[in-house]
Amino acid sequence: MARVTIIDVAKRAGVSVASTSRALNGLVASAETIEKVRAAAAELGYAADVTARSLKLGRTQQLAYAVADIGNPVYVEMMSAIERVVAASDYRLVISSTGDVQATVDLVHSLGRGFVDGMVISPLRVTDELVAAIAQAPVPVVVLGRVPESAGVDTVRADSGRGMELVVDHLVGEGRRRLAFLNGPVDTTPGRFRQDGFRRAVADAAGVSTVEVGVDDFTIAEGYRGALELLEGKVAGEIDAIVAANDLIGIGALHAADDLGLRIPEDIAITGVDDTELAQVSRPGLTSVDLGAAERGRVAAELLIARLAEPERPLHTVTVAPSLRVRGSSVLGAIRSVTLASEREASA
Amino acid sequence: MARVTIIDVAKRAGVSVASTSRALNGLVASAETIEKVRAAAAELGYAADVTARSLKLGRTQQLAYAVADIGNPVYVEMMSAIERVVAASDYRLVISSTGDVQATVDLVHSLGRGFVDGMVISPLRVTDELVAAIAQAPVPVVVLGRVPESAGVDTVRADSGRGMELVVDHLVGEGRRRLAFLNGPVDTTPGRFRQDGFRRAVADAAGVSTVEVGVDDFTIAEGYRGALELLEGKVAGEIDAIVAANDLIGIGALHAADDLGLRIPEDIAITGVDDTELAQVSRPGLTSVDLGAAERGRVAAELLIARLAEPERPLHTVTVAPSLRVRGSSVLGAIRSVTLASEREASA
DNA sequence: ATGAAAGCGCTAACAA
DNA sequence: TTGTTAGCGCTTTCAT
Repeated sequence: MARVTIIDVAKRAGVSVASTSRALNGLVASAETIEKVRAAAAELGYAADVTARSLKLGRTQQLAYAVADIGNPVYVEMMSAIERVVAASDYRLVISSTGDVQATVDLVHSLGRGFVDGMVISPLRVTDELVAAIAQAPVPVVVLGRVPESAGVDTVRADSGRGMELVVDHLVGEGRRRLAFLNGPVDTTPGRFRQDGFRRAVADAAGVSTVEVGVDDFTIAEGYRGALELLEGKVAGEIDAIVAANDLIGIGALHAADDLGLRIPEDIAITGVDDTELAQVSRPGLTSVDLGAAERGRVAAELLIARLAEPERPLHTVTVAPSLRVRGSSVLGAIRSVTLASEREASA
Repeated sequence: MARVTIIDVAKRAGVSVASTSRALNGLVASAETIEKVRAAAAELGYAADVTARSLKLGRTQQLAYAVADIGNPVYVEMMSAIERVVAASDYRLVISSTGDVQATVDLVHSLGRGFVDGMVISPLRVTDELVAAIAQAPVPVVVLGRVPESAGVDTVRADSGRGMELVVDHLVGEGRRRLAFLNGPVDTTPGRFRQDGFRRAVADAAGVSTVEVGVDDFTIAEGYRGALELLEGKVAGEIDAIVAANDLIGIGALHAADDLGLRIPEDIAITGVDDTELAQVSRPGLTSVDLGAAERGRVAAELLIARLAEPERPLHTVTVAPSLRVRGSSVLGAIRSVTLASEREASA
């Protein structure tokens, strides 16, 4: 627990601190010096103080991923993708869980410089304050999601519009005509864009009636509650499909329908968004549109690292294409009893 | 993006850097100085460099939680609990995902000093090297799990023995006599202790025969694979219960059994460990033993903060008691169609 | 190849 | 109340 500094190592090795530093960092030094320093460092259990090193170097070799909702598997998926990219670079990744907007603002603004060399953020809500913080962030920021161009940062986004279109077209193609959109909070980025996408998609479909219900969170519990409201309320029996804004809500809806004795998909079809593992493993499997979370994470990390290498490179905005995974919650008999392994193959 | 230092702020405000620092940190300063400094800092968009601050202070005000397997919801649950405690303190929490043992060793050893003031680690595998690293960690470490006493650190552990006993007793009480234990890798801490627990528990039960199968990971896919092996292999038809080592494996087993046309729980009962949300939302619900993940996380964070406040306090080892949640995967009709909300009430 | 010394940005004595 | 200054541990010129 006692802190041993480079001075201790230098003394022990009988050389100067400069030589010690050089030996430790693989710079010019005689074999003899390197040997002595290595030995001394090992004996003392020396580990360089990353704070001092960062201060001197002006960089931390550390990147952050700020997640708003770590309880949602889709963010874990993104995180893993980011991590793979970062691990292959010379940076380390730290995860910062930022429940509310304020936490994200604080992170971007006050923690930027010195804490990390750059960060990827996937904010749930985008306030003016957040945009301002991003615009004057002391380190490069890559945003996973939508942010005004004035923020002036690299951005990776999903194509929610096309995604919702895929879902709606699929349901309509299966003969569904009365769709309920079960959304999360509409003041969030996903909530807003998925709603817009849904509306545009149904506007293009003839003879389709819709109803919309919003719940307070993108969670299973809220999805359950919202679906119950829908299925027991005045539209009960009048809808033949529930389009959930994400998989968590979709799973909740699945259970609500099941608990009410409705047959899925005969009585009601249910779909989700994100194609998380939850959608794959629910019974019936939840039809879901993959918005390319892993791909988005990967690209975001690459954009960040590229900008760190070349700060003045032009801004990039990458949009990742969605794809639909049809399962038993929307189509009778659809790969209902397929194994995880073969589902994976099928998606390749 | 241009870095503005405290010197810039001092110049702008027309006072010394010392006064600037004091004004910014709420120490003695005249109202007038505070006002000038505030204004200057705001105009320049100044944010203190945490690296320099940490170097000077000798601490980072930052804690780390090192997770081995962030894909497992139980660790997310622990993380949330840790975060709640940390958020209420003056520290910040950073998450570090450490896939393999080496990453954990590196984190504990070389990153300790300067990176964070202390860390909570939940290693999946405990090697001699890790124990050595923990023992000479430059900052306080709290281990979630089992570690030799020689590591000399505060520890929070689950009572796997009692947990497995609860599961086995329940199954035997329901008339099950031929139990299969579907374990994860036995070279991991959970793998080993849950196996030990299972063996001790069945040793106490009369007339019970057992079989054990180990899979390569604590994942749904591996659980599915292992269960298939079990249910299609030579013990097929000879077992009436699968005791999975965690919920992920249990969910995989649930689906494997379902895909083979077995009725759950009539033909086969299935149980998990950890009582994650997955167990609550699967159909049928997965009977699972809650090893107190949230509680363990909470206690670990509190132990760490307490040690930071009082470095010489005696070592603590806290064991959290398990409890069983019975669901439809092991008992016919058990709260099968209960809602999430009422399940929560029931667990209170 | 090596050592002396400057200095990264900040805070805390210490003096005034 | 304020300013001057030392110094946290490290890396990196600049001499030698």
